[in-house]
Amino acid sequence: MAKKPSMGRQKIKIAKIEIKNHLQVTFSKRRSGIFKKASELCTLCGVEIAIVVFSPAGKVFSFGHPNVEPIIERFSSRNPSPNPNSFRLLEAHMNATVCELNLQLGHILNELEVETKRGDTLDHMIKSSQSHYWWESPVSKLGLHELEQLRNAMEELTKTVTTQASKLMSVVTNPSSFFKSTGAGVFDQYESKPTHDQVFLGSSTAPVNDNFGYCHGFF
Amino acid sequence: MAKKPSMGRQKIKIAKIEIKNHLQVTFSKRRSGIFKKASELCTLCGVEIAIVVFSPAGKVFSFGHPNVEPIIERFSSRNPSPNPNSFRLLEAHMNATVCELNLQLGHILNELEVETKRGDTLDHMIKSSQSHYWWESPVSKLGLHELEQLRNAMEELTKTVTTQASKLMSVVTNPSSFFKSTGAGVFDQYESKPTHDQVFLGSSTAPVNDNFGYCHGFF
DNA sequence: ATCTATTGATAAGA
DNA sequence: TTCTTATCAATAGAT
Repeated sequence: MAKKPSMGRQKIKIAKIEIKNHLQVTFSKRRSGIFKKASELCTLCGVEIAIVVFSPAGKVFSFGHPNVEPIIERFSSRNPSPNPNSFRLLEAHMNATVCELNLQLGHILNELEVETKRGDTLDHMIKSSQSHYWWESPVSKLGLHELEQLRNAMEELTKTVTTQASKLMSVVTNPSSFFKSTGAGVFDQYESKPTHDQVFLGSSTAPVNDNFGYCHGFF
Repeated sequence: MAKKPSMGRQKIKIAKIEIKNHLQVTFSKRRSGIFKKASELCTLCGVEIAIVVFSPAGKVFSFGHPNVEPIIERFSSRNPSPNPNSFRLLEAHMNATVCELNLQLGHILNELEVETKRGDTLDHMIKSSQSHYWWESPVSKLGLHELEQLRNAMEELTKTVTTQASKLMSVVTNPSSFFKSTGAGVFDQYESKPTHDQVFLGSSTAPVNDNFGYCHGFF
């Protein structure tokens, strides 16, 4: 039998499809196609993406990796025209604080290490004094000096840790306090990106393409 | 003329691209491709669509017809969320964490107070020993005991502070860690039954790399 | 939903 | 980044 070759794919004009049934089919197919491409983009490039589609019938379809909501929340938070979302700012401030905290933490841990070593010295003193009467132990003036140093170091440590602790407390319990203190908000920096992405848009229809590229403060 | 045949397009595996430069090119191309398809879908089917992409480099790109914001706003309000707002969840986690941190912080401060007192005792010992030869000072067995306690307490303090510090750091640097996802793309479909759209996701694609950057490199 | 002929997208390479 | 080319992948139209 002579097989009837299909017309195969035909070129179509990018214009509103008027035949409802046809439109529905095309919508279905192309929506799937876009979602598939989105998931491939995620896998290939390790990006996060959210897509929301309102069909003419009023249905909503969405795709998101890893999830729609957090992504669009993040997006909205960055473009807080009317109501600035404080959470985003908070995050930025916390991250800025992290740098400082890390430095101070390093200092504390350093001091602790020093103190631990002194503690070991002390330990040796104690051990050796255990095998003799203490007044017979070979503790010299140096021992006294060590003790003084230990005391001073501990006082220093106490002050540092206390200060640090209260700082941490204030960050954790009252984050808004950081909004007043340091006025330097280096995060959430926008970098306008006039892109050529609009090229294909300008051709037939005039959908708006707001394409923002900017520096994410976390990376 | 010997024509130079290019390899042309080659089939690729859908898995994370490791060569950074290559990844960047692919990201650019495919992002454009998706945006183009989205705009075609808009024109062909008269739908509204919003796409938000966070690149691994930390930039954000978006496409929307007619505009991104109204669409995602509509989406958000329409879905008071399957799980009540991610932000509330995050807030809850942070609050829970705050409680714990406060307790532990209190504990640390307590220990510090104890240590400070011990330090004072030590101080007195030293002072009194300064007016005599140390072996004539009224240091008793208790003094030795104090020293041992001091050393032990300090070791304990070191451990506690270190543990506490790393915990705090993980909370501060990566609050989003509360939203660990499965790593697979997710379709959220409302007012519509599940379709085979997910097939390409579940089928054969390589495991998705979930290591999408949050705050790496602070330490 | 499935099937193909075609168009459209894009991986490599320059 | 942009262009070319050879292929691969998406899909229009028909079943």
